[in-house]
Amino acid sequence: MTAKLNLRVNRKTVQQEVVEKLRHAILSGIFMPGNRLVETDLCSSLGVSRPSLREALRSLQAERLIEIVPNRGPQVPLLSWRDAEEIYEVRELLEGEAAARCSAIILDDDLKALGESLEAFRRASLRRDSANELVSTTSDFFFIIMRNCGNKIIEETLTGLKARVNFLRARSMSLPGRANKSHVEMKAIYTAIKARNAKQARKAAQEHVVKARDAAKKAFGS
Amino acid sequence: MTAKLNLRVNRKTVQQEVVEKLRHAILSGIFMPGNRLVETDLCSSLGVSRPSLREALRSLQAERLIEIVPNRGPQVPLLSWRDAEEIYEVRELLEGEAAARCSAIILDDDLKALGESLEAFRRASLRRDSANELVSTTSDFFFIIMRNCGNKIIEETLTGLKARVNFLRARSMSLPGRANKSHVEMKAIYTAIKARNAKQARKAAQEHVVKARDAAKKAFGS
DNA sequence: CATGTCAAGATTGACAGACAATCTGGCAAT
DNA sequence: ATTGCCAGATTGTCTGTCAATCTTGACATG
Repeated sequence: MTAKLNLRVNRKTVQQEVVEKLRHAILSGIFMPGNRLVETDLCSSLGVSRPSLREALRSLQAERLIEIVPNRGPQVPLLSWRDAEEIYEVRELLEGEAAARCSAIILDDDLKALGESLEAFRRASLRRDSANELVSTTSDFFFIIMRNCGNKIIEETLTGLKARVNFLRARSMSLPGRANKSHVEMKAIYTAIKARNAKQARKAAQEHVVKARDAAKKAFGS
Repeated sequence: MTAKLNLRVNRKTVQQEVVEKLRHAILSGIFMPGNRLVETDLCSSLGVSRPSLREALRSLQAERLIEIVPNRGPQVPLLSWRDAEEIYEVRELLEGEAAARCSAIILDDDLKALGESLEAFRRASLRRDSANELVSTTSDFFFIIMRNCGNKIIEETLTGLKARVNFLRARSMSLPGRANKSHVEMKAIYTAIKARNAKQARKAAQEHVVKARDAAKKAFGS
């Protein structure tokens, strides 16, 4: 069986590129919550026309990465602690489920990738890296799990939360010691999945979310 | 306590109206799965410009109500049985959770509305109404539950599935006897919520989803 | 000083028109 | 039957324009 070589020329449309650029800008904190995004400014800095930009903004709005108030325009939404809590509640359900399903059906190749991603996180945490690197490696780790849970809806939903989750991760990862604890929890998830133990995987994933929530709560006041 | 009277003038933007009209058209089956939606045609029938229409299409794309293939344009996606199954799996998780939480915190007014919505469904099923009415009353019933579960993310997520769920409901409700069974299951959910029994509410909600899935599976071949 | 009013400027909402890039389907040639 | 190519249809994107709405600051009023 030949590897399905992906020769697809990646001809991205302007719209897609704008969405990606803006998403990245929001996630990396270039636009802060509460900031208004002025269309004409974005157009000139991105070098695209207003219609194209506005299409991209609608996509981001649906992702909840921005809010568009009629006649006021787009802005980066503020995240209240209650909002954050609700996100953790859903993550507990869905990531627990994803980990459990994943443990039953993940292929060896992906399992290997999961291990490597855990290792990448460990290295980043040892390097006392910027929160940025810690967040992206964590995000990768869970992305592999949800991509291999056998349910696209769960994947879609968690992907839809990713932006906000990463925002919260950036806060908690800056707490001293959180990265190490996080690594222990993630390793427990990995071990359970590797052992094909669904029950244990769910439990470990849920526990991680609970701990992450507690850490975020501490970090939230700042 | 005065009812919070909603005086907001409903000044909808063209974009919003287009989104609503198209959403309704897709849900009510005016556009069938697989159909391509030609922009210029939609523009003339809706009486809006292409930029406005395209913004609306991006919103619908994010809702997964349409797919936009680059250089081919938007089309109503086909729903495979595997897709449907995955939706039922997530509904089992989230609607179960919503029912459980709802039973703990729903206010008496909303509980009353829930009862009325159940009664509306019963009447519709006795009238041997068109599937249309059965679907919308069912949808209302569950909407009340998820709106009162105290978690906006769950509400958002289930709302995002609503289009596809209603599509499936329309299929199953046309099965003889399904409406009656459905009513029994929904009544069980209502009773448990009214009794403030979270555990029972979750169980009843999950059972309903399982039964609904079985019914949909039978109906899916047609 | 607090409050209300109003006009100017900034920004969004929406449209029309245009043109290039790309896809589709059919026809001819090999 | 496969390939090559052309015409029509459709989308991707831009520019430019205008009205509607929000924001702000100045000013007048009590």
